[in-house]
Amino acid sequence: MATGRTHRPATRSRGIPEATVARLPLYLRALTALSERSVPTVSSEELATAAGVNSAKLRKDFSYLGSYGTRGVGYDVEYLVYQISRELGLTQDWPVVIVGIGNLGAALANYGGFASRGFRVAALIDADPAMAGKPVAGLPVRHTDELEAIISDNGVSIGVIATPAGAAQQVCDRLVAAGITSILNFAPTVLSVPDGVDVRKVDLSIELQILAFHEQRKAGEDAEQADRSGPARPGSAARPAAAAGRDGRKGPDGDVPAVMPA
Amino acid sequence: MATGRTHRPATRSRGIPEATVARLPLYLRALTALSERSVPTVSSEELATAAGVNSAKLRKDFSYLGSYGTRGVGYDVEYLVYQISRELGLTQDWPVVIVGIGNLGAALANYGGFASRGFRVAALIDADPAMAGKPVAGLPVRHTDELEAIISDNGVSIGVIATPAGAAQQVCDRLVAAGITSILNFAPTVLSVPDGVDVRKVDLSIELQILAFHEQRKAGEDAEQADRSGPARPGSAARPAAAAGRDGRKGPDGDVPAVMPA
DNA sequence: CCTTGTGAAAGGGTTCACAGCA
DNA sequence: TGCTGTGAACCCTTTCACAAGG
Repeated sequence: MATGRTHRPATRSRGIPEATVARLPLYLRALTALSERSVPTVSSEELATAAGVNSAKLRKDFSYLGSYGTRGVGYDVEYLVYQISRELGLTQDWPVVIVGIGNLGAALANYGGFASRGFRVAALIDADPAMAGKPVAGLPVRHTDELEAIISDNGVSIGVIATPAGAAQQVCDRLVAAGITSILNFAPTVLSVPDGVDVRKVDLSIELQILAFHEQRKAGEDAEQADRSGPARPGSAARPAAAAGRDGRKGPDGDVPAVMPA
Repeated sequence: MATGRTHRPATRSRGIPEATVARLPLYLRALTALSERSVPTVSSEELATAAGVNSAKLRKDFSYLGSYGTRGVGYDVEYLVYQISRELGLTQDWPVVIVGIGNLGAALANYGGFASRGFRVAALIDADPAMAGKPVAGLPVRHTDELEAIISDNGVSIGVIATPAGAAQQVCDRLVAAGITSILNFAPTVLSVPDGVDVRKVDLSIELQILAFHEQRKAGEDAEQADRSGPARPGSAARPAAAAGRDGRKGPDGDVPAVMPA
């Protein structure tokens, strides 16, 4: 990743594939529900259904953790809950700070599932002096000035950014400088961070746009709206926008050749 | 998918790969920023940096849309903005409903980026009669009873679920029955929907758990905490939890053989 | 017999590296 | 000359299908 060369194994975490890691929380949630209903064992088929995946994938996923099932029987619920929790690092608790206590930040602070498993909101931080001291979700909002102190005092390593886009990179830099190594970013910006810092992004508008794409596909297979004279092609002055037309690959429309009335 | 057989091409959307679709909004955002600064053209390298991807990936992505660049020069910003917007279906506007106006729902309703590009909040819906009529983000909250009417009257096809987990599937069913075909789900539940309905999930606690996993990896490479006597293995009564031990695959711990003091 | 665990095959996605073109 | 567009190689993920084992 650093050098781009191919001869160092790189990312040889020799561990669990990323795709599997991303599903473990899903399994854990389903298992927790079973545990609460005192169900002792589940088959891969049942658990997979509950988690919304298929059973082959689930079994393959679990095979990376070890052999925790019993052939002919299934998986012991309690045992698996524990093993997955441990694998995910949820047997210890993780203090997190939320920076940016606007509508979203407040909602996150109030979100129950937050505290559920191993996570504890150590502090809420906002740049607005008027917010300082105001209680949100039972915690007094602290001012940004205190950010570094809060992080080192509480040994926080996970930060949540819920600021406006414009402030996100700044906040991110300060978090990282203060020792944060994992960031969950709700601001619609690409954050740049040094190696060794993980960033995950939650972006409402991106999700909606992806849905819109598929929605359009469903609705528009035939009733495809034509170009509606968008911006013209660059280069040669007033060349009709359609110039792109046939270029070896399919046009921008799925089936129909591009029409694009200039 | 239906039959499991291999001889029907299936999912031959012949269109843009899903991974590419998921990145188009990123490119669009970066391009919009450039557009606002009146930058006329960008190279794949510059744009890729702004979007947080590498340039080869970006070029490949764009190649699925058509040949919209100019060799030796780069891409025309305005033109690309338009083409990507159109591809994503953002040239039309999409009315959306938000169901569940708690902390999160209200935050979503207030979220600016929501309305930014093609999306319009058609209604806020909540099951609590006490909420009905109360204005949130400038819109009066409507009661769940009106859900079907709101959706059909406004031709809504995208719904956002921000209810508690327990209510999500019910709400989902009603949305789907009312004609919704795309759902953005913020509730921590697996929704089951009929074919033809798209669901995307945004799950705070899953994201945090993934971060915790990596965080643990960073910190714990050596200071690995041992088993701490979790639930015992099932089956044979009090068999030490370590029984899993060596089973062909690596143990649950990264490097060290499983110790697991019973 | 039933269900796990897993090689092997198939399918996508990413990266490389360079031909093609302005 | 410089940057795009893209085949080909590579790598990661999913799925298949069956051997292994309680």
